[in-house]
Amino acid sequence: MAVDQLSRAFVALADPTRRDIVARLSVRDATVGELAESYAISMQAVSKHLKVLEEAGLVSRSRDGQRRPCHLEPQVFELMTSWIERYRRQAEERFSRLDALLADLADETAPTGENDHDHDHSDRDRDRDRPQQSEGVPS
Amino acid sequence: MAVDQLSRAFVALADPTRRDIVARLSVRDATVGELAESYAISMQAVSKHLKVLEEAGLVSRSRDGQRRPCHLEPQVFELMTSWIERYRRQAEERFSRLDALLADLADETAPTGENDHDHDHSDRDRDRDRPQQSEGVPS
DNA sequence: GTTGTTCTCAACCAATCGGTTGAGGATCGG
DNA sequence: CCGATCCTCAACCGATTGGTTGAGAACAAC
Repeated sequence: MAVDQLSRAFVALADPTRRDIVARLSVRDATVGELAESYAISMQAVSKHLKVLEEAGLVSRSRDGQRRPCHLEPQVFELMTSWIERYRRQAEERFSRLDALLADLADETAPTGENDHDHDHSDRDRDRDRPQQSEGVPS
Repeated sequence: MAVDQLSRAFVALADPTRRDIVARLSVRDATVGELAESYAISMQAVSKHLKVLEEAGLVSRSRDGQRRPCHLEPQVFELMTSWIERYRRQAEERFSRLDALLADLADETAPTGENDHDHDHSDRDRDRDRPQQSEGVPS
């Protein structure tokens, strides 16, 4: 319960059935029963899956009589892509500029006076979930 | 082990420690020991996390003496965003054109002859992991 | 009302997960 | 060679996960 939204979202999409439900809901809203027909599992199991998706903020449910139509919510998807893209971009940057590595090597063998390989640790911003020494170990 | 890459990737990023490792590796490559210093868990635990990230294809490891420097691999990140973005886009489309819903309602009350609410099921492309009746239920 | 449909809750189960400790492989540096 | 360092493997543990079945809440329809 003390788990952040990003974790919940990734957990939710880690299951193939749940991803498939997302795929279906992207086409049209659907009720629990409608969804359950497509899978070889019980409706209760589908209901559980939907609960996971809902608590992750990926899906919302309204009321229509005794039906509970499910609807896809785009916002958290955006949150996920922005997280992923941030680090993908950085990784690709570092990849394309491996000349920097060369420069670092040169620096190591012939220090030109300005050793700039101790500053890069700055924009880490790991304070989102921070499984650190001090507070990590949730157990 | 019969689990697809997308599942492995989402599972890998579902853990806060693993996401933090990704954040760190996006700045610079690091060895297991270096990473382990930052967390309140044993090096063995960090090693396990790295194994998960590696098997998801998010991280690769090279050799340098007895060190195992870890490196971020952008490709699978791209795979993830393209999956997410696909459905986010579709959800947002449906959101912005809820006039279609209105049309569907009108169709229901006054069928104009062409009932076009049975065709949209076409671009589902659920054949990626397909937890279906026939083959679902992996257990 | 009663009956039927849709869905959720609760208890249970096997399997997996994130962590631990202990042992040991591989490599560097004397 | 020997010891130290870096890392992985193996066994174990408690908590969580994805599924089940059974009971029942909530509403529709008769």
